[in-house]
Amino acid sequence: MYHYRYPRGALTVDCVVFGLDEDDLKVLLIERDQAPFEGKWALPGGFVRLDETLEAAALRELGEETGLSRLYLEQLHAFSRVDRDPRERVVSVAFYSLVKLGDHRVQAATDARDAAWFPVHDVPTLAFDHEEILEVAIERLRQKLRHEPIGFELLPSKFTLSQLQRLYEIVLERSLDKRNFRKRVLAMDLLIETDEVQQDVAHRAARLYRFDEKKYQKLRKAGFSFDV
Amino acid sequence: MYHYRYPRGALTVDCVVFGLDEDDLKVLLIERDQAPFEGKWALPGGFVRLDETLEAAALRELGEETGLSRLYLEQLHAFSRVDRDPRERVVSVAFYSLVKLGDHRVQAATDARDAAWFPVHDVPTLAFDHEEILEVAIERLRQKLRHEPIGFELLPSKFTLSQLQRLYEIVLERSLDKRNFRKRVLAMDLLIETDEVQQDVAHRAARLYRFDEKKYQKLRKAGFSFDV
DNA sequence: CCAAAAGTGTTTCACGTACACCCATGC
DNA sequence: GCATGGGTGTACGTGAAACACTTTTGG
Repeated sequence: MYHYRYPRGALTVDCVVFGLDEDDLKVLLIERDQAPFEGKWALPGGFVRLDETLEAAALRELGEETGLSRLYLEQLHAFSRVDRDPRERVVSVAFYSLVKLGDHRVQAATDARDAAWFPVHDVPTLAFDHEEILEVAIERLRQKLRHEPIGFELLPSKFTLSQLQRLYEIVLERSLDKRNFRKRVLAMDLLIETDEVQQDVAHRAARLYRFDEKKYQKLRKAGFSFDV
Repeated sequence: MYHYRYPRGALTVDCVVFGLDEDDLKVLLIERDQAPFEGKWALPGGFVRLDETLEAAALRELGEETGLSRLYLEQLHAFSRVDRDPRERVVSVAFYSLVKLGDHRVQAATDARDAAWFPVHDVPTLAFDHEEILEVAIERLRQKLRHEPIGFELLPSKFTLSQLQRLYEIVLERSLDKRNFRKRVLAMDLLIETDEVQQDVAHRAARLYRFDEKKYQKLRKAGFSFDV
């Protein structure tokens, strides 16, 4: 048992993990196998330990609950409604994360019966205030995508311009002009044209590109802004 | 005494309060009168209670330590380095706040020997990781100012266009063209021209404007973006 | 009348946007 | 040969940026 002079709330992290498939932006949810909200779907997350940062806790929980690792992770917001957890006072710091869907086969683990991807606009009723967290995360992702080239985190490392465009259309929820999109995205000069093309498609194969991560980091350190 | 099965860290809030005077962006600091860092300057802040949200805690602490109230407040980031507090594990959620300097006479109170405004680029050595928090806050303020009309929170409710321009120049740290600035800021159509002019100036008195808060809220709800 | 800041328009250039057709490939 | 998506250029309009002088007021 641990003793304190004043009462203390608990501190958790919750992760909104985004992935992209052919036609949807997806979010990773787990089905809880413990009270409260046993059997309900929820964002992966859990308690923060004393010897780890919030970021480390988020990564650890994701590994434990879903098997995910090595992913883009960014702090979103702290949620602190007094009654957001029925057990006791719990403040949660939410993160959002972008993963390449193909790379990761998620699997339920600790604290979870199951883990699965849901279209962000078609999720079941969620535990706690997780629906609110999800909404905030979607909005933030949209904002971020407009101003920084982070979309690549959602795509395989080699991708076609059409895949990239589809990504923007799905996240921003509007259609974009193909020629203008290609002009802008090539003009920012952060794509490397590979000498490979798509395989196994029933039509003309598209050229594959890679994101120039190094160049981007250099520009970013030099204080740059993008706005796709 | 309070007992828990697992050890718990403490949770605090810290506030970066910005104000603007003639020639500087200022930040409000308090001189601590308790260990740790007794006698050092720090951001105002303190422990979060179980029956209040983080936002409420931030407002309460600001009131207690500095006498400030009714101000623009926004969550910044959670800071969680394991050793950021020498006593024990403390995670802090930082906020930033904008106040109209003229309106507020700050006064030291609870936990503080003194409270004072410092130019953001000329602060003493700060307690904890507060210098890092301040840097993040400045950067965030800059970003926000570029995309949303929040600068008015730093000015008296009636202000001249030159004051507004000076605000942008000070925060963004670059000079702006007077005519282009006036065009842009008037074009967004959120300023109300009053029939008053500056008083007691040793030159031609400038017209005073007010920010059209109601109109702005309407546009914002309709999903709008600005970019000054 | 001088100092100090207020106020005001035009031109130029870059970039966003709208828009339609031919090409390569697999079946 | 046909279906499917890949790939390409131009014209137009809007908005950002550069730029300098006159006006008003107080001292």
